[in-house]
Amino acid sequence: MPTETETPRKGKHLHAAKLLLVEDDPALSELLEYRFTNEGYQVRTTPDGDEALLLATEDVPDLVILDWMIEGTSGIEVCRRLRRDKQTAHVPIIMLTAREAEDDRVRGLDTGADDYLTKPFSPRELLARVAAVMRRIRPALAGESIEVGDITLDPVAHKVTRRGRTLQLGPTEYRLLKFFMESPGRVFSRGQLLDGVWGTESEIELRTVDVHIRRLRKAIEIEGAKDPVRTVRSAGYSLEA
Amino acid sequence: MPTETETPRKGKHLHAAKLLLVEDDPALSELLEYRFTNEGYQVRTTPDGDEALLLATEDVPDLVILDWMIEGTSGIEVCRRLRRDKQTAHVPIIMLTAREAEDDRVRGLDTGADDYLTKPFSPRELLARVAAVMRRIRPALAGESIEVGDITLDPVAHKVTRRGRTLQLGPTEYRLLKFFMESPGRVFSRGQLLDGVWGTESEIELRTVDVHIRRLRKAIEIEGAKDPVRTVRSAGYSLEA
DNA sequence: AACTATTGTCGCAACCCTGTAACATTGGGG
DNA sequence: CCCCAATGTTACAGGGTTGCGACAATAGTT
Repeated sequence: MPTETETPRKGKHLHAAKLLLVEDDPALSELLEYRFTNEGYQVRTTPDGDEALLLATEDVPDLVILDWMIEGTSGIEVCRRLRRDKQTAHVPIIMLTAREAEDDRVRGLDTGADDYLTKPFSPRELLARVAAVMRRIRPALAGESIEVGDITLDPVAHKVTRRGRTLQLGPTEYRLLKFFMESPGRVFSRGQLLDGVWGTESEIELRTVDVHIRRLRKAIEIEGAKDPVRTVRSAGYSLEA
Repeated sequence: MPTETETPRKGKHLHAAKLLLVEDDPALSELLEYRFTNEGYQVRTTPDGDEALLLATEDVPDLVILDWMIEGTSGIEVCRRLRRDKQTAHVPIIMLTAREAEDDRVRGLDTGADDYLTKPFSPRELLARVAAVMRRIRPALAGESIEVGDITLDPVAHKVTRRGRTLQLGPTEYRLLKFFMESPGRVFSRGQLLDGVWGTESEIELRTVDVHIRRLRKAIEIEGAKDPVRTVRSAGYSLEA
């Protein structure tokens, strides 16, 4: 039995929403991790506040689920520090508060939590809240299809259609288009596109973006439809509605 | 070739959904057992917490219905232990709590129950909740056959047909196809497929999925019909509607 | 025990994708 | 109208991903 090759499978879903779960009850955290993973989220879990901060800065999550009562740095402190760090300041936070802790709830929201859930809650309810936040923040991460102009992108089926016709695009073109569609109309510089689509650590020629823009344009080309990709001279590109 | 009679192994290959009902009120348990059996579920009943744990590990059920107030080990303890055991950690649990037992409800959900019902409840309501969980966990367990495109999968008869013709597929191909058919159109990464079809703790080479995809393709191949298995480069596979 | 079905891995070839360079074209300012 | 910078377009080599046949190990059957 070759039980060797340690294939990192958990983080393989590269473009799934990243959750950070800070919860020190093993039973609950395990259950939630299972449920969220099952829903297609990419979850990291820690029972410890300090470690949570580390994980959060190390790889910024899309959403933090934060228990009020945790070991190490307290929930409220974690919340504050997340808000203070520029990197994580904008990351939505859902707080899990103790039963009658009205004060906590208040302070939690004061501290910058986006939403809160009072224990006990049903996992289903938390799932729903998370989905709601995702829908608000970035629709594609919630598994909802995005629509910009006459183009529709279904992230779950990994499919793109334009006026009913299914388009055929390669991996990079797909990611590029999705990135554009998440912020319709917004102009991105080549550098921003490299960061957002290729990843922060890419050592790629800026001009390469041009080529992929070209490929994307060709891929979404349809008889009698205008090219929605706009070139903004000396600034970058954008996707028009 | 056709594996008709399967030895009771993990419960994943059985025909009907297996329920474990832990309830010490004879009248209620008898009623529920009758109703569920009538609905096609395979029910085992015990009034005792310890025995429930035994039964659960002995033959892992698909869903546990757990009364809060039972003899032997208490409901919450049963809940915890089920969660602790890797085998049963992910089995959904529906708790039945007494009316005024708010605290119980609290701890019950803390402990990882998926849902709860407050006594008194109508059997119909419980039926509905169970069905909902089943639909979420594994649609095929709800009993109805699934239909995607021209392929029909009957989980009860353990048979797959395409355009009237019966297909012959091996165990793994069957599970793979069923997994796909439960989420038509959705793209799964190789890792997700391994988790969903092979099980969470399998140490299997990612590329192995390719081979089984190929075997599945070959198995469902029919003259004049297009291959419904779509390859999504650098993302995974999906089953087209 | 012999046999068959099934399964997980490899290796190779085919194919797709990608980054880069090189050249063509465009646009705006003087 | 000319020039230069920015962008469009094409070609291509190299790398990565997938399809597919083969094979050994295992499990189940007769």
